[in-house]
Amino acid sequence: MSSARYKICSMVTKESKQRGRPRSFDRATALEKAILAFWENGYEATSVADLTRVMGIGAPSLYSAFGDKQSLFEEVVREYGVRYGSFTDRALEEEPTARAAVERILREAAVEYTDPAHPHGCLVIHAATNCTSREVEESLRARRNAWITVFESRIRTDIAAGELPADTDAPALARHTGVIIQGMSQQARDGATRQELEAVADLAMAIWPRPARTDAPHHA
Amino acid sequence: MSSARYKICSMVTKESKQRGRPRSFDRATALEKAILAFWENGYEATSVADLTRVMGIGAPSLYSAFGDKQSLFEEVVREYGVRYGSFTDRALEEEPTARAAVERILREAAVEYTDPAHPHGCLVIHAATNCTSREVEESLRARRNAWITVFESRIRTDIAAGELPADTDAPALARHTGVIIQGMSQQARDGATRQELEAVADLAMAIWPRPARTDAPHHA
DNA sequence: TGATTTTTGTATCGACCGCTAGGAAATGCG
DNA sequence: CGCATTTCCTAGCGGTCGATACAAAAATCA
Repeated sequence: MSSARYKICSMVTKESKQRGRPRSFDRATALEKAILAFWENGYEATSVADLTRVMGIGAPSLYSAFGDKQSLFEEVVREYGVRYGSFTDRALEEEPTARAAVERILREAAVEYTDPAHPHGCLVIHAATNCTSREVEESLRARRNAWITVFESRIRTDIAAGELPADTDAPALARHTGVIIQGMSQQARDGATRQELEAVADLAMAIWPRPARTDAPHHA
Repeated sequence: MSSARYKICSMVTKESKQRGRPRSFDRATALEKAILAFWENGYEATSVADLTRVMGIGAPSLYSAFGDKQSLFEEVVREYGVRYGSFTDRALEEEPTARAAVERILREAAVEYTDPAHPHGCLVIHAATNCTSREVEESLRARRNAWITVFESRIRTDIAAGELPADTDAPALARHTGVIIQGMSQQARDGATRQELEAVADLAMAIWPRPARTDAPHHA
């Protein structure tokens, strides 16, 4: 409690000199190790003993620096989103149409979810299924459902702009996108290769309707 | 050990009269309760104490009748396949084409996965993710991957019969089907309704190629 | 240097995990 | 009725879970 308050204070005021014994480990590095552990094995199957081992610190150091296991996991999820899950946000921001954004998301997911440099699949999709802690399970569920909502609103924008036919079923198309992403993630965990998932992504994009108007600026 | 051997003997020889104290619970009913518990919470998150509570029996009775937790789970998975997962096999047997079979599977999955009479989603897909026991995790993974193989061979059969174009990408189409099923299952767990999943199923079927020949008997 | 502050390692804590020993209870057999 | 057999209930096993008390260690401040 008090240590956390001090930490926030030091972060805000940017004191370069602390009073007591300096920390013997790099917090960001330890957090990254925790990300990989939770990503690989999920929230419950990763014990505090597992965490202290892979993070290279003792249990008291872990609790002092990150709070309890659940708050560490919450920070892991946030940092995972920044380091590994931001490709969806980037695609939605940078691509001109919902279709182009989803196509890019699916193709990048095929690469990300099978990257040998880290555990396969998506942490948000898999790390808190079958969880004794309903709170943790629900927090990731909320993130997944938020995806669907974002997809749907992006599709609606394109419908309004004439980029998609007026009779496009936005909720169904958005949910279909979520289904593909989550299914691809599990397939990646089950051993599917990048090429296999890319083929699925290509197939899945075939359901997207053609643009309603031919003068759309991005389809010259 | 010895009790298990006796049990097999009695099952084989169909002795109607046992020597000792009769069992005070119905084994099939207790197994059904275990199915629901594992289905709802997964393998690891369902403790033996949870099982004894919902099955209404003591721990020694559980171990005597079903062996240890893992062997109970294996029996649960088998029985689940018979009672709740056989709609895929039926569709593959009864429908004349791969396309018709998959369409039926997806539509029935939308109903099954959201049935309020039991936990949502598919036990095989969710009950052993993030599992400390690699053996249990791997056994369900093998079942999931077996689906893909079955789909692929069924699609190849249709290609050979001219029911699907010769250039149909059977592996991709099979994997896409698996992705849809597994994604639908997670969406069901995340709260998607039957109607929403049916809309996704309809959308997903749009990628299937038209038959290569027009004299196919089932497309009159 | 001595006082203060923070982190560190050790050594646990109570709770729960899967699992089982041991004896009482309930049946068929003689 | 004994007697053998099987199941049931109580209690508890060793182990691991998440989390912490405590004091030595390592830094700054006066």
